[in-house]
Formats: sequence, C-alpha cells, structure tokens
Amino acid sequence: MIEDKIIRIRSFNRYYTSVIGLLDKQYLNSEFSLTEARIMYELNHHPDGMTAKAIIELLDLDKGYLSRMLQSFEKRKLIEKRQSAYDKRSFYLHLSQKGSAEFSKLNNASVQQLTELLASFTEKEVNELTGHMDAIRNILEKSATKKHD
Amino acid sequence: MIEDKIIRIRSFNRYYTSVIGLLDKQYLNSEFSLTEARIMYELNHHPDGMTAKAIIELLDLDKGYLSRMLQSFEKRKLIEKRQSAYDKRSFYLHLSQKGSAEFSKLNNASVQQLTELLASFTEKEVNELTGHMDAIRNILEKSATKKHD
DNA sequence: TAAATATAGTTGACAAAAGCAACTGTATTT
DNA sequence: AAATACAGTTGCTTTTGTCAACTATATTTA
Repeated sequence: MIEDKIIRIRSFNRYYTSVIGLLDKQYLNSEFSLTEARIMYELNHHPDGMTAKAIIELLDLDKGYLSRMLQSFEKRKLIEKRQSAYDKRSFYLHLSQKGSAEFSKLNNASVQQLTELLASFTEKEVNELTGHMDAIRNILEKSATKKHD
Repeated sequence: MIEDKIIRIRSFNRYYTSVIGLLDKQYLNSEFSLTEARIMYELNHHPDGMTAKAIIELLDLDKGYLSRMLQSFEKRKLIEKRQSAYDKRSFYLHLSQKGSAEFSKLNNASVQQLTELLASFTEKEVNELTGHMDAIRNILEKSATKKHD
C-alpha cells in the first residue's frame, strides 16, 4: 500500500533530519555558520570560479542575503572576486589561499566527526550504509532535475 | 577505503539536505513554521499529553523559545495545558480539537506532496526506496541512543 | 539603433527564528 | 530547614532570512 510507504518515507525524513542536525552542530564551534560552510564548499568545488548567481541556484539562497555573506567573506579575506570580462555585471568568485585553508579545517573536522561516528560500525555495516545511500540517490535522481556533486 | 565511504556519506547528506529542504518548503504556504509543525507532530503523537521538557528533548529546542511558541499555540487555541497534579511545575500539553484539525491539514498536505512526488516512480522503485531507508535507519540505530517513532 | 526589458548584484529596512541568562515557583536532596 | 535542582517564563540580544527598491550592464524588440 502506497500510504504505508509514504508514512515510512516521512518517518525516515524526520529521523534523518535529526541525524543531519546533529552532524551540523559542529559548525556551532566554528567561526562559520552552516550556510557559510555550504558556500565555501561550493567555492572549493569550483576552483575555476563561480558567480553569485550559480551559488544562489545551487543552495537556494536569497541574493541579498548571499551578497552580504560574500561581502563578509571578502572582509575576512576568504574569497577573491574577479569581474567577468564578458559580462561586467557578474563576478567570478574564488576561495583565497586563506579561504582554502579555512575550508580545509572545516572539512577535516567534518571527516573526523564522521570517522568517530563510524568507529562503532563494522566495515560491512559501513559498506551497506553507503550502498543504501547511493541507491536512494539513484532512485530519486532518476526523475529529478536537480544536479549535485 | 573508509575515507571514500565518508566522502560518499557526506555527499549523501548534502544531497538529502536539499531533498528535505524542498519538502519542507510546503510550510511556507501554511500558517505554521517548520518548528511549529514538528511540535504539533509530537503533540499529535502523544495523545495522552506530554510536557514541554519532553518536546525540548525530542526536538532539541531552547526552552525559552519553546515556551513562547506554546504561548502562541495557546492564544490560537491549538493546544490545552493541564497542570500535573504530581509536579506542579510541569504541564501536560495536548492538541485541542482545533489543533488536531489543523495538524490533520498539514499532515494531509504533506502526504499529498509526497504522493505527487512518488507518482513518477514505479511501485518497485518505491519499495526499494523505503527498503533502503529502513536499512539505513536500522544500521544507524544499532549504535545510536536516540529513539524515534 | 534607440527604447524597453531582463539580469547580476547591492542596499536598506524589516521580520522571523533562535539563543542566552536571569528569574519564579515547586520539588528534591542534604 | 537550608541548599540544590528542575520546569517553565521572561527580557534581551543575536543570527538568519526576506522583500523590494535600486544601480549598472546586457539583451531584446520595435
């Protein structure tokens, strides 16, 4: 029965919301908010530079909100802007060396956190876990339009 | 290699964050915030009443923040409070009839939303999806302390 | 090609969401 | 009975996010 499946999916979503929430708490200790970390992740993932527009679409942020966060990044020397020669309205954004270093710290902390969490599982369990995750993604992305890393 | 597994888990987490974020957008149209909806879900799930303390622990909310949201619920006649006879500091909280009705609306909208989303999948795919979700939960809860519905 | 329209990003003003600490009243411990 | 702990409330603040108007550039259309 489909109703039953929906109940299970919603239950999983509630459950996984709390899992993600728990993992995201690490940003409380850092000098970056979760959203800032996501922006840095995208910038790091696009070393050739990306526009504010692209970040907005990827992360579904308000452009005014993002604009201010990028200003704050600039003040902190975490990013560099380079105006596009072809479209002077837009700017290519890059992590600076400092920004890359800060991102690495965040990233390492995140890996460390998950490493500790996974320590209580067997290798077989971890393999199964990632297998199920990949499978969910494959199913959902079959119909979805959105693209991800 | 475990590093590789961690990368995949983190990738899934980023992906699933956006899935959940998309589903949660439905609350933008409603008169309830996501957090309010979660509180109502818990209240609905505990028809014998539950204390603010219990909600705080389940949803990891600040008690002051919750206190104000409950006040707003009371003003809107969505909940009823009954002081505990055994511990006059605490109150048992219930959805009122109106609160139940409002929760039902939210719930139905959520079911409807997922029904539409699942419409593009085959029954087999949906079965696999829920199977993988259950499997993830089973693995993660093996070591976890947190309990969920 | 000039006018109209669209787009990238910025800014100001504001609102919603969340966090923190002090406080009240009740319960529990010493 | 004094000290401590706890449930919930309140005042105050910060963080996060939203909206609309605006500037400068680009694109479309008449």
